[in-house]
Amino acid sequence: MPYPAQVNAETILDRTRTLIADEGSDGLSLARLAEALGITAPSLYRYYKSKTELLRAVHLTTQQQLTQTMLAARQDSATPYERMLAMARAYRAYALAQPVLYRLAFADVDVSGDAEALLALALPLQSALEDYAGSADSLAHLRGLWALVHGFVSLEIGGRFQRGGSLDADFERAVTAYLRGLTS
Amino acid sequence: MPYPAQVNAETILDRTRTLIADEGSDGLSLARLAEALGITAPSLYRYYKSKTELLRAVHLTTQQQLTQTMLAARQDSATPYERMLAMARAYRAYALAQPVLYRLAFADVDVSGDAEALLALALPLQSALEDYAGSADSLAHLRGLWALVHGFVSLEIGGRFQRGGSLDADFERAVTAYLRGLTS
DNA sequence: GACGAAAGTGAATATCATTAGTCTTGAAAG
DNA sequence: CTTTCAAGACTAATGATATTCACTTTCGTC
Repeated sequence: MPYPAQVNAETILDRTRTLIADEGSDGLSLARLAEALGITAPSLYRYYKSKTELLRAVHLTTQQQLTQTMLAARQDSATPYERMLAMARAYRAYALAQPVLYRLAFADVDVSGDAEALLALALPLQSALEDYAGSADSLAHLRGLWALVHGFVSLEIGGRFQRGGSLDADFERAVTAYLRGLTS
Repeated sequence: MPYPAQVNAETILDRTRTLIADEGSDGLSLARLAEALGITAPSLYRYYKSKTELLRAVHLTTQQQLTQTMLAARQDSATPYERMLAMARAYRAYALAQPVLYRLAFADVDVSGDAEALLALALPLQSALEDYAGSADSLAHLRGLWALVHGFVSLEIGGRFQRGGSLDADFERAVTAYLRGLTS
């Protein structure tokens, strides 16, 4: 059956993502991934030169989807403030919808972030921040907001907020408090 | 030589921590850990019933050290504001001093946070926040501050702040902005 | 001086990522 | 219609891994 390829880099990537999302990050073995694709493990190396490189592609896709989600969310926002809030909410919503993939994309050690994808993720937020609080120090403002949002969903996903209450409300409060603090 | 134990739970834990801190999180294999201790891998199972449980102990120790560092830092602070700032700085300083251990303690999937240790970590911060911004909503305030600090060091350690500038200054700015926002 | 439990070992298993070599397919060339 | 050939896949093997099991060694206690 070989010559008409049974598989390609994209189908492998997709299957990897669903496997990781479903069975957790450790659940991914090349043997099981290959089996799910109807091939054997060594065949994967024709498309990705190592498991690390495959995971790199997975994380890159996660970052891109996250960016797209944020961009889509800011469309129908009038003020810069509303735009930032909408993007922050979308960021969190995506992370909560894909907790394993999000966590891995930002926690994996051997895969440092792709510079270009990080920029694409950051620039929309930074732009809205400039409209809101001026362009001076906008990189610092961005880092603070990003840290707040990432930290919140990261702790939330990791089960570190164990004392009840509405995390939705607390997230809202934290983001608005930070934004308020930028202009006072 | 056996009967006078060559090793105990604590020495294993210590060696594990230094090995992880030195050689990275993936570098830890039970065989190499055992070799560093002068024993063989199966012997480790007399003290920890699995690698996961050993790592759990490692992460617990990390959280406790982090807590101690914060507690020590708040001593010589006059105002609640200064106390919070001192603790936030100490938190970041510890995380930057032990990046691998910190990252693992909060990123590891199979080990959700120990409830008691998390409380011990959070309560000092929450207490200072109550003195600063009132006891109403202090849990929400705490979550925001913790998210901001954890998110910042997490992104910083992960190499996600790639665009230069002073991260020290940006951290300071972010924390103070958030604290300002809580009271306005 | 024998006993027994604690501490450690060696050998074995199953799983994993990865490599090397080999077979199979089917499109293109003659 | 046959030959060629390279892409795509497979089998087999390697070394590392966590973990289990049965065995041996040690030394305090009766």
